[in-house]
Amino acid sequence: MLRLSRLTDYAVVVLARMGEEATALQSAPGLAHRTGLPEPTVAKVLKTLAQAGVVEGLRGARGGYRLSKPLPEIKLTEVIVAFDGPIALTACVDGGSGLCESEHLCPVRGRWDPVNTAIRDALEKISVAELAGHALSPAEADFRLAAE
Amino acid sequence: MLRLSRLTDYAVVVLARMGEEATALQSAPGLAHRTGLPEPTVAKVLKTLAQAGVVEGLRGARGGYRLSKPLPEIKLTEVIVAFDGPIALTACVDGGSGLCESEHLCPVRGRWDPVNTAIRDALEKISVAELAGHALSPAEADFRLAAE
DNA sequence: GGAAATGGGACTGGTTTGGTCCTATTTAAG
DNA sequence: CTTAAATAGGACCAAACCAGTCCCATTTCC
Repeated sequence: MLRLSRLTDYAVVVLARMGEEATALQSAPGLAHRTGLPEPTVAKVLKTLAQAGVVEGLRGARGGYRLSKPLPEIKLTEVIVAFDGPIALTACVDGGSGLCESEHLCPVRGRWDPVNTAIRDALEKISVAELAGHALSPAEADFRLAAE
Repeated sequence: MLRLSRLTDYAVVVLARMGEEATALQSAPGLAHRTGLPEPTVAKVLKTLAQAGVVEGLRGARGGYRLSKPLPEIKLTEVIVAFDGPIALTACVDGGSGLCESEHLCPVRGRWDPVNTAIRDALEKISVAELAGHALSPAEADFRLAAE
């Protein structure tokens, strides 16, 4: 279905929430509570985002996570790549050869590259802030907390 | 990995091969042999393509398939949609509501739409012919047959 | 030293997908 | 009129993939 992993979706939610107070240090449990997402999942998401350098993790008691750059500067591709791997339609990844067993049989080898770059370009222009949009309004936040 | 189904890949291969003789009626077994792909798989691919209206299937002995329009006019999106379903990143499909259990909890609901349209636009501009490219050259065809 | 947090994996249940096969239906040829 | 060859449409099963959970090591503040 050309779908990206659900974790990517969660990541955007979490990042949007972090963007409300970009400078503050926020803990995984805290973010879990405020987003309404299960705590272990949020923890996993943040760990991955930290590895990707999208957020910065500080250890120890009173530790937490912080955006490593403002929300509008975080490109959607960064998040997608972190969870779904390199953006490449089809199993034969990019120029990597040797993996495909029937390499010499495959007449379209490498031909997907223009498609991939087209998609990459399209996603490159979108920032996480654009996906967050009005979802950050306090009104919705209250609504969501009340629903618990 | 943001990958599309392998059948989509096969479909492009088969279509490229059909494009060589766009007017001729070609049988599934014949195409299987000429592409080097397993026959049942090719059959399945062609059935799906026929349902999508990309190819036209004629029944009976001496039946077969034929492109319903020239290769350059077949948009890549048509093929992708046929196998992978509507192009929509994320599980929450488009505007369809009611499916997501925590709908009222999800702060990014619907916000993926701009992303989806961006991708759709990018793919809309690419035809199957562009993916086929030079793969149709007789030289490669011979090479492939020789490898069997 | 203890509590609270991140960091990094390991493991597992459920879902999805590929690939195969079987059975109807259609149509040309003998 | 019978037979063969092809499409049409599903059913089915094994394998791969993913999400979600949990566990343990490490770090840091009180």
